[in-house]
Amino acid sequence: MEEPTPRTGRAPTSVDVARLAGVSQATVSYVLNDAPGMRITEATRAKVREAAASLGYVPHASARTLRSGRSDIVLMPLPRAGMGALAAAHLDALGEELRRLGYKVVLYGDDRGKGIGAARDWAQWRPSAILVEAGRLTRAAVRQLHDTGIPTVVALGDAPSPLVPTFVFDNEAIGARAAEHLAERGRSSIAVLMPREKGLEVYSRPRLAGVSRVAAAHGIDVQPVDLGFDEEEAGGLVARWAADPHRPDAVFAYNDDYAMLIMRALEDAGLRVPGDVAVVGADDLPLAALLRPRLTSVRVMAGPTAADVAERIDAMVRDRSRDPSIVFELVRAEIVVRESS
Amino acid sequence: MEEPTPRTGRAPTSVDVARLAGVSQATVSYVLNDAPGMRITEATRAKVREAAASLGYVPHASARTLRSGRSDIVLMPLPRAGMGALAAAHLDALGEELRRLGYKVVLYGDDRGKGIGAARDWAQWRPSAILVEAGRLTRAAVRQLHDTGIPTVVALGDAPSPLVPTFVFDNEAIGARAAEHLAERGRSSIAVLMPREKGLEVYSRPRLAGVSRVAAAHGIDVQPVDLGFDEEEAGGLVARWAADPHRPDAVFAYNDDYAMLIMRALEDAGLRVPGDVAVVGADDLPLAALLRPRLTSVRVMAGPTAADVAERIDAMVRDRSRDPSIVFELVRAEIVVRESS
DNA sequence: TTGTATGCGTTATCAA
DNA sequence: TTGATAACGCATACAA
Repeated sequence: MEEPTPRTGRAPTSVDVARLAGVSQATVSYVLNDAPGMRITEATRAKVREAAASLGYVPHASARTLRSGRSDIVLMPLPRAGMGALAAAHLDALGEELRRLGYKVVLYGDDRGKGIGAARDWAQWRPSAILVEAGRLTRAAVRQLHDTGIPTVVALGDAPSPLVPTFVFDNEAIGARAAEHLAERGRSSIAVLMPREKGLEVYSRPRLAGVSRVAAAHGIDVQPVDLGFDEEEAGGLVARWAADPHRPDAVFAYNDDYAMLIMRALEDAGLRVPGDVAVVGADDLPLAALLRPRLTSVRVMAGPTAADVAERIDAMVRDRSRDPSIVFELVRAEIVVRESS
Repeated sequence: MEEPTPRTGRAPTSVDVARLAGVSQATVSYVLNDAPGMRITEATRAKVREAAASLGYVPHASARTLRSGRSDIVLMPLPRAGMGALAAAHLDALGEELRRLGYKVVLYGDDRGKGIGAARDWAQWRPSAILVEAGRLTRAAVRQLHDTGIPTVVALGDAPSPLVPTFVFDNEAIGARAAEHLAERGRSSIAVLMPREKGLEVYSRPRLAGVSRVAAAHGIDVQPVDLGFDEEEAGGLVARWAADPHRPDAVFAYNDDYAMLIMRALEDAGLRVPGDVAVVGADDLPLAALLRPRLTSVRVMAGPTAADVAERIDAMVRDRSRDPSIVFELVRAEIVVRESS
């Protein structure tokens, strides 16, 4: 089979298509974009489409953006790691919906910097919207983005941002649910595991805050404990507890992985779960039910559907609303009680 | 504090900067890009920089791309989910290195389609390079990309692609290592768990192939077993095994999560691990060592560093080499023996 | 040492 | 119903 058209070495443009189809370049643009209000014969349309296909013509996104003034990009400069499986699935679904609405979803791999430097980096794309962790947005960064004509900036965070509309992913509530549960069970001293892996503070700090808030209301003692994901270290920690008459009688383990680590250590040290120490995890991973005793966990449920969120973003882009008082709860946390607490 | 400059409502351009600095637009470009061979006084440079800063000027990436003919984008249309934690960390590191070399890393969220449709979708960005799963590249897709002037297309896959240079992530070897180990231990019948979650076949099929290849050489029986991540279902499977005199005496569990699932089921059914049934996982997750008995797992080690890989990509972009015979081993698999086999 | 002028590929306005 | 033509914002060869 012959190649339908010669390979030029450079990407074909709409001018090439026009030449091949025997029409003007403008006509090509009309046809391929289904420009409304244009009366173009079906014969011409067919010629153009055929020419485009045979040349393998693909419009140049940069040229289109430059001319039209809109990129239709939704930029999500989010780290790939560290966010739970559930959140990742959420974002995948959200991307799917945004695509359906005609946006181009770009998960921008950046240096995880914050403030004005990061903002400049993002602004060069002239995206229609940016979704970013609240912590990376400073006042100057937001100003930069708005001044660069980016209509919509949305923060993802634990609490409403004073700067821009926020989608709240309530980590504080996760800790709070755990503490409420432990308070109900009459526990009086909660150890809160704080993973040492970098990048997780964004999640662990608000979870701790949630525990502390609820515990304070119940007169319960709270002690944060730094911990790496390491069997030795967990063993050391638990050994100290075993020898300590004032040891905590409950652990909120940040997530289910750390819960597994600490439960194993407790077991090895001869401490009973939940008899001596109750354990609560978070994320309700499949493995939670596989542990023995089965792990009590704080499950994070999707609130609005991805389609709802996408629609919301679309609306904000359309009317360029940047009202910081707009807040959207993304999830709700609820406790799944099993045998470990 | 006053705003240093009025907000125009539209993004400032290099012309705006030039006007404010009292120089020509070209000079702005020279200064901000440190154009070589230009002799511009330090005073002028300072004026330009100051004007740019006060306006919050950010170059328009699309305009720059259009004019210069190069986007410096490395497009990675990779799914966020499904790839092990290790692979994700690898890719993060690779992105970091590419950024250091001046590329803009775009993790493009697409519809996970393949072939010519996906290729057109990617080509609109005119990236300098594309990294994509081998399975998504058809001959037509590669032709489309090359014809659109995209110099470098690299496949990620289990085996070298006949179409483009390939970075090999050897899942086949993972299965092979597991089977070799089980053969050495004298096992005669291996069940291979095949997760039913969609998107994982890309990894599970080559792993099965690796097991099969090695097993065949040793006269060992292999039976693939479809399994969802579900305690009930695993229980049913194991119950059948318990009643079956010809049950497998070994399981390769796809990964450590499934290994945990099956180990729990085996234990509940009164089958001994590894006495009755040996279990081998993969990925060597931290939890592998936390299980009892401790889980034997196939660990995937980084071969070349991220910097090596990035440099390799950079070189390919520079000399526009598209030789499919270029193959780069990304990882090597090795077995970590513990008590479960 | 700096400014002028041109064109990248596209969309969109206006004539024809 | 279609075709010239003018921007969009920037980089760069060339002129001054």
